[in-house]
Amino acid sequence: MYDFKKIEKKWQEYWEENETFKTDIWDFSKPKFYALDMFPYPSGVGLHAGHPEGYTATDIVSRMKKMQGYNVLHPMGWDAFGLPAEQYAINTGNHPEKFTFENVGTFKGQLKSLGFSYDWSRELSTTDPDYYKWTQWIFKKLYLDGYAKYIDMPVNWCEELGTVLSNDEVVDGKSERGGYPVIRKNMKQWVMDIPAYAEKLLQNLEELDWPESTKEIQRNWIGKSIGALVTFKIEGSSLDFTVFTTRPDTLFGATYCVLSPEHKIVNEITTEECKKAVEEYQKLCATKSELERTELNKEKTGVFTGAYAINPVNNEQIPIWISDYVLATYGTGAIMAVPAHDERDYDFAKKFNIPIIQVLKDENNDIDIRESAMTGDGIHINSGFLDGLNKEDAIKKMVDWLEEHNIGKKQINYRLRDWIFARQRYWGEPIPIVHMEDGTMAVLEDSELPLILPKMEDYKGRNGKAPLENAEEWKNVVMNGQKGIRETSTMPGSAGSSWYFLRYIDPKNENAIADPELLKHWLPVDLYVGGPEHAVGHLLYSRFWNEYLYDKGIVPVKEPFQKLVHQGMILGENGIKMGKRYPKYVVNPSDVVRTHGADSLRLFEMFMGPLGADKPWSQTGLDGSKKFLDRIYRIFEEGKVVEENTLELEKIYHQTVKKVTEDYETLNFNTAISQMMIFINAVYKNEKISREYAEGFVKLLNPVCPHITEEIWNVYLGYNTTIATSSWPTYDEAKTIEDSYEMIVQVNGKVRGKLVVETNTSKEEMERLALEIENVKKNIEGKEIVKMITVPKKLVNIVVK
RNA sequence: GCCUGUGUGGCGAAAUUGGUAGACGCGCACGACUCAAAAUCGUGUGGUUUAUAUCAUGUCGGUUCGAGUCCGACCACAGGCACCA
Repeated sequence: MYDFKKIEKKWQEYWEENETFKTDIWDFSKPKFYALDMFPYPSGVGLHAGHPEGYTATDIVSRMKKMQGYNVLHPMGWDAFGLPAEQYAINTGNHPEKFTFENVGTFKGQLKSLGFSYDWSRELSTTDPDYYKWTQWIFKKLYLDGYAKYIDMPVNWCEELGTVLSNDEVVDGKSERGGYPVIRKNMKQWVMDIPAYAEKLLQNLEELDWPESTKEIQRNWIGKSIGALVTFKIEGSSLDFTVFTTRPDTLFGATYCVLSPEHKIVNEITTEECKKAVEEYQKLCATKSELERTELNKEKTGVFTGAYAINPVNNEQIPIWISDYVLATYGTGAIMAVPAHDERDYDFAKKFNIPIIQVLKDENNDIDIRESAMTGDGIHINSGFLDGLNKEDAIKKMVDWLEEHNIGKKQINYRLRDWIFARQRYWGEPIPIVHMEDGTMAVLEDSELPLILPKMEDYKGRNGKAPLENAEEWKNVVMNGQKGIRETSTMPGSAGSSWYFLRYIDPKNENAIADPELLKHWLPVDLYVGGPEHAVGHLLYSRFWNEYLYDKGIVPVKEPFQKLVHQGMILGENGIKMGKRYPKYVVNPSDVVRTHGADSLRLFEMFMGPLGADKPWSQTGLDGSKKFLDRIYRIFEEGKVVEENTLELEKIYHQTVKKVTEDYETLNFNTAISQMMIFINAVYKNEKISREYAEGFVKLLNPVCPHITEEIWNVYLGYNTTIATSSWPTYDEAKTIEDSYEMIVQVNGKVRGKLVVETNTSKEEMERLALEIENVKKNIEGKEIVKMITVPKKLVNIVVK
C-alpha cells in the first residue's frame, strides 16, 4: 500500500541528512540554472494554497535541470520586514521580532513538508543584520550618488498606520494593507529617484521574456509621453509660467490656461476681486483626500484668478483658472487648455462658458464640436502657419517654431513618481543617516554598518511620531565632535526584496554583496515565478536597483530576471478567491499534506490547469491525483515490472519522454501529467512493463512527485542512491512516430470517411483509397470533382460541385 | 473611458504552421470482483436522432476546399490604469 506519510517523512529526512540539494556554487564545470521563487513574507496564518503552486513549478524545472546535468541554484528565504508583520504583531499583542521568528519556523516546516529541493544552507532573511547591512550599504551608495534624496513633498499619509505609503501601497485612496483612509500631506521625506531610470527601465523591457501583460503594466506605470514645454507671459506683468503639452499643434485653439491650485505663481497673479474665491478653493483642495478627489472627478470644478495669459502664437489674451483637474505633481503643474480637442478641457469650458475654437477639421464629419471634443487626427484649420497640415507634421513644425522663438522646446515626461523610501514605523531597516546639529546630514561609514535596529519593548509610535524617536540612547549620537540625531524612519518593505536574488548567490559574504566572480557566473536568474500582483512594486524596484548596481559595475547584468512567469490564483471550490469571506472554502496546504500527501498536492496543483490561469480548487480532483499515485504504486507492488526488454510499450514510452520533457521546459505541466496518465493507462492495458521503461517513467514523474518516486527507485528498482542525481531519460525521435494513422476523408470539408493507412502512404494512394470509401462515393455521386486537397499524414478533402 | 487578457461538455481543461473539436482528469451510468459495501479493474459518456444524419468552441458577419485557430464588428468576465495635459 502507498503509505505516503511514512514515505514522505523518510525521504525528506534523507535529503536533509545527505544534503542532496546543496549547490556547489563554485562548480563552474556544468552549465548553471538559477530558479527563483518570490520569497514569502512570513505571515501569521502560514502557507496558503497558492504558495505550493508557484513553488512546485520552479521545483519541477530545478529537479529536471539537475538530472539533465545542470548546476542548479534554487534557494528560499524570508521577506520578513515591513508593515504587515508589524501590524499583525500589534493586533495580536506580540513583538514583531518574536512573531517573525516564530512564523519563519512555521513556514520553513511547511515548505519542508512539501519536499521542495531548496538549498537551505543559503536561507536568508531581510531582517537579519548580516543581510540588511548590505541593504543599508546599497542605500548609502544611492545616497552618495544623489538617487536617495531627503525632500519636502506631498505624500500619502495614513493616520491609522501612522506612516507614509508609496503609490503602489495605496488602492482607491485607501491603504493596501488594512484599507485605512489615506490623505495627502506635505512632509520631509526620503525618496528614491526612480524617474531618473525611467527611460532605461522602459527600454530594457523589450528584451525580457516576460508576460506581455506585465510588461504593458510597467510601460503604463512608467507612462512616457512626448510633448513640448510652452511658456506663457502674463498680461500686465513680468511673470510667466510654463505648461507641458503633448499637443503643441493645437496652440491656436488654446482659449484658457489652468494652474494646479498648489502652483507657486497663483498667489502672485490673483487679482483683488478674485482673491477670496481662489483662497477658498485652494483650502478645499488641500483637505481633500485622494479618495475624495477621484470621487469628485465627474464634475469639473475651478475658479478664475482674474489674470490673463498671452497666447504666444497669436497674442490673444486668455484667462487663467485654477482647478484640481490639473495635478501639481505632473508636468509643470500647469496646462494650456484646448477645449475643442481635449475631453477634460471641453467639459470645463462648457461648464464655465469659455470659448471653444476648432483648429482641426474632422475629415469624416462624424464629430460636431458643439456636441463633443474631437481628439483624433485631422487637417489643421484656423491655425495660421499650420493650416493644411496633419497632427504629426503640425507638431513637428510647431516645436521648431517654439524653439526658434525661444518660447518652448521639445520635452519628454514620465508618469513614474519618486519611490517614497521611508516609513515612520519600527519594523524595518534603519536608514544609516545622522541629522547633524548644524543642519547637515552625515552618512555612516561602511565599517559602522549594519546599523542595528534597537530592541524596543514599546515599538508603537505615538502622536504620529516614528517609534525610533523614543529610542533616546540609540538616536542621539556624537560624530566628529558634533551632536546629531539618527534618522528615525525606517526603510519600506520593498527595500530588502529589491536585491535578495543577488545575496542567495553568496549569502555569507562579509566583504561584499556577493563575490563578483560568482555574480558573473550565476546571473541572471533563469526562471522567476511569482504572483502578478508585484508587477509595478517589487518587479520595478528590483529592476531599478539592479540597473543602478549594473551602472556602478557591481552587478554584471542589466536585467536580473530573464524569464518571468506568473502563477494564477487558486480559487475556492466555489470559484471565488479564498479568504475570510468564505472560510469554509479555504484550503490549507498542511491539511492536504496530512490527508493526501505532499506528492498528491503537488501533482494536483500542477494538473488543475495552466500555471498562469486562476483555477478553482476541487476536492474530488485532489482525490483523483491521489488515485493516480496509488495506481502507479500498485504497478510496482504487484510486480508488473519485468526484467527483459519488450517492445510493447516502445512507441508510447518514447512519446511520453518527449512530451513530458518538452512540457516541463515550457512549463505546461498539466499536459505533461496527462501524458503520464496516458502512459500508465497503457501499462495497465499491457499488464506489464519492462524495467527500462519503468525506470524512465519514474524519473519523468520525479520532479512533480519526488517522494513516491524516490521510494520506488529505492525499494522496487533497487537503487541505493537518490533518483535526484540520476540522469534524465532520453528519447529516440524515430521511435515516437506512429507507423499508421487514421486518414480523414472529407467531402467539401465535411468528414465522410476514416481509414487507417500506413504512415508513408503516398498522396496518390491516399486519394485512390479515399475515393473507394462507400460513404464517400455516396456523397460525390452525380457531382463533378473540382479538386482534391491532400495533406499527407492528415486528410484528403474532395471538393465537388 | 483607455490598455491587456480570457470566453470550448455537467465541471477542471486539451487541440503543431488553419486540417477528425472535446486528449487527460473529475463527475455520472453500466459491468466484473464481493454475501454486501468501499476500494480496485473494465466499458460508455457534447446535444438532438434508432442507425444514418445533423447541430455545436460567447454573438453576428467575412476570408478559405476547410476556422476554436485568421480578419471585422459587438457582448460578457477578469486584471491594470484612471482628470498624467
